[in-house]
Amino acid sequence: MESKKLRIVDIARLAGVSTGTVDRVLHNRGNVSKAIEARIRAIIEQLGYEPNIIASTLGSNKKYKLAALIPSFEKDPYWEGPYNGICEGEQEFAPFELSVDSYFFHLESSDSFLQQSERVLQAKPDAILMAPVLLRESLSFFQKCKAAGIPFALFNTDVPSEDALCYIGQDSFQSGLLAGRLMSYSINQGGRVALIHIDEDLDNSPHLVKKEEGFFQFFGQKAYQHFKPERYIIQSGTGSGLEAQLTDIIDKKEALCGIFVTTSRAYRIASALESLSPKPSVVLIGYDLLHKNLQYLEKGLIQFLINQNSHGQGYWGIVHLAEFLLYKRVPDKRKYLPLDIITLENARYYPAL
Amino acid sequence: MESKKLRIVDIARLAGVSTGTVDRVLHNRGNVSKAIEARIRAIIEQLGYEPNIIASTLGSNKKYKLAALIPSFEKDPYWEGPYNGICEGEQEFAPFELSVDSYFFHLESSDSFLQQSERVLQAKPDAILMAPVLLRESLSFFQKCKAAGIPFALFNTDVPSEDALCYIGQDSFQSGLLAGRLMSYSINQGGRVALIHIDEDLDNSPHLVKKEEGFFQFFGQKAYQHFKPERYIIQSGTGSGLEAQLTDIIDKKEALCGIFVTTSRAYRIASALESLSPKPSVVLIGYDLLHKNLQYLEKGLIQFLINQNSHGQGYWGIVHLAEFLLYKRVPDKRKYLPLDIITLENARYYPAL
DNA sequence: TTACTTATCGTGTGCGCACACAATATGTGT
DNA sequence: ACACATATTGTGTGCGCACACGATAAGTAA
Repeated sequence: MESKKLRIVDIARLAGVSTGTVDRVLHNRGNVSKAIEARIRAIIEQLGYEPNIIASTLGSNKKYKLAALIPSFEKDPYWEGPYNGICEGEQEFAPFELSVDSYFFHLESSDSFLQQSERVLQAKPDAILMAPVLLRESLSFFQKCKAAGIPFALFNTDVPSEDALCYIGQDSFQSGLLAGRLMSYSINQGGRVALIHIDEDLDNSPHLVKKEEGFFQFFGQKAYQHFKPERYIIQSGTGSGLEAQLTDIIDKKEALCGIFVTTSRAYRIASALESLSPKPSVVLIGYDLLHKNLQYLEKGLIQFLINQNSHGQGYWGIVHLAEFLLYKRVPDKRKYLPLDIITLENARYYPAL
Repeated sequence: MESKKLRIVDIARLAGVSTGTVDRVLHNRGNVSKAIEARIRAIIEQLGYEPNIIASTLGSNKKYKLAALIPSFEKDPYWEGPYNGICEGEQEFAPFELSVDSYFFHLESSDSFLQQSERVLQAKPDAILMAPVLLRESLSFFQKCKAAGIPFALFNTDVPSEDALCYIGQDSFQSGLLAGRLMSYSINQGGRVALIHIDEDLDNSPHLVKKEEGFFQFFGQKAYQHFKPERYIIQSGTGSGLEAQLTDIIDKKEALCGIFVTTSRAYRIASALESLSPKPSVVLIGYDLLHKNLQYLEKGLIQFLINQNSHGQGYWGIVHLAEFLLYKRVPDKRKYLPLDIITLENARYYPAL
């Protein structure tokens, strides 16, 4: 027979004190003599008491309020993923009187970030989940959080910080390696391969650089010397259009046979490729299940997408913060989410954007 | 300002009755006049009352007991996945006074299944999660569950049944299609490709047949006519050894360039390939992250593994049953889990076996 | 009418915990 | 001895719900 779960009253009885005293010990509220505290702690330790979280949330009328500081997805549908994940996490913990308020800032606007981060602090949440895509601004925000004693978790961009509770996201280097592998399988005779950044602020985007390093490292292996990886940066706003710049890349002495786009914007390359004639035969690998990407996956213009699991990043961010608050469970510093490989055949099983 | 969550007392007050009456309506306990019941239901409907699950589990002292009827993983490590997932699900719902007992049967033993299924019924669980790998025996067990009024969910093998609450697992046909796709990418010049069943009872394994259909359908597309898929069944116990049978398959007029193994036993083919000399250059695609498979993935003898997400099957099975019991949430009849594509670069992010 | 069922409804207690507050013990100074 | 401050401990109430049980109303037979 299994012994009944022990309760605070059981411990109190065993220690020869009242439940109030045990409660004070459990919550480090002080006002307990050292002798009795030690006795109670010993019993808790030995019998392995674990509080009943259900009764606890019911008994304390505490409501937990989380804040999510994330990019708006008006311009870039990628960011709808984390938001959906955050909502899912919120739902899961709603019975525990936990709610999440989302604050959206514009990706390219430092002002917008500052403004929203200020609103977050004013709301005095119990914890914060944020995407530190703006490096400098985020670092100073970290300080404010620390000063205010508010724990915070990061996702999407791994900004090393002692103060952050944890980071949730992909391992960007490994992600680049994987892209290399997929490229090598799809073009097994070798040839010219291009890595393309589109409209990115590389100085402020360490994760993109990591992807790049992984990609080139893969083709640095001696088994893959017959591949010739090249690196391009395209600014769609400047000079000639995207098609023209792409044509320049493709039409060299040796034909290009593979393109790796480091962000979710592969659809723009696919679109450009589609409009060229004759349509070049190029393997295209990109990121994330944006509807536009999926369209080109169906058309056969994109061969592989690597899913950065943006949904999961939001979801796990909330889960880790919630468990930290509710169960005092300290998460691992880094939670790496899977790098899902997507083709036409399995795309339907992953959340699209 | 957001209105307070409404409680049973609120409804009672609005309806001009006591909480006891509202409670009777909520739980269909009868003994309520039709007029008042209608009034209460109208209020519940309009105001969108939702019971506080926390207070509910605390108030009712009900303990839920689930049973998992699953293959033992002594012989086949694949089955450790569902078990681990079941344990994870159990942990998640432990605060809600829900526990899971696992009953293991031997894959090849009908007797063992009958015996364990009998134990399950005697334990009178509130719901059952099972892997109906033994078709006939499972069907008769379904009847017993139905007679006993115990809801049951299925995973791994999709045995259509009106009585089952739901099925959790992969879409086997789609899985075969995916294998075809991966094969086509890895060998883009085409050639002889073999689908191999190893030691399987195909008559009793409809999901393997589905995979086969998907695989052949993929190569039936006119874009892939340069592939010549062939079908083989290997019985390692009979006649010549596995190596010999494999050699027969490989050494025909035209060389074999791809092998698709329909189960988690690709490592056996890899092992055989390794021992042949000269080592043939063959693309090998299999299933699941068994440690043995991962070893050959590292050695480069296996190119792709498709993860059947056995862990997730157990986990979601428990989650669906728990939510059904706790929240009366009726799950979708079919929950298809992702077909994860695994290479050396992303294997570490998925649970191994 | 009374006595007695039966249908319907209200009340009280407990689940395990958190927390405010009351109660007691201990110590100090006069 | 006293009053009083401080340290320590105990008690009571409520969180929202489930459920047993008691209470009341309505109906029936005598």
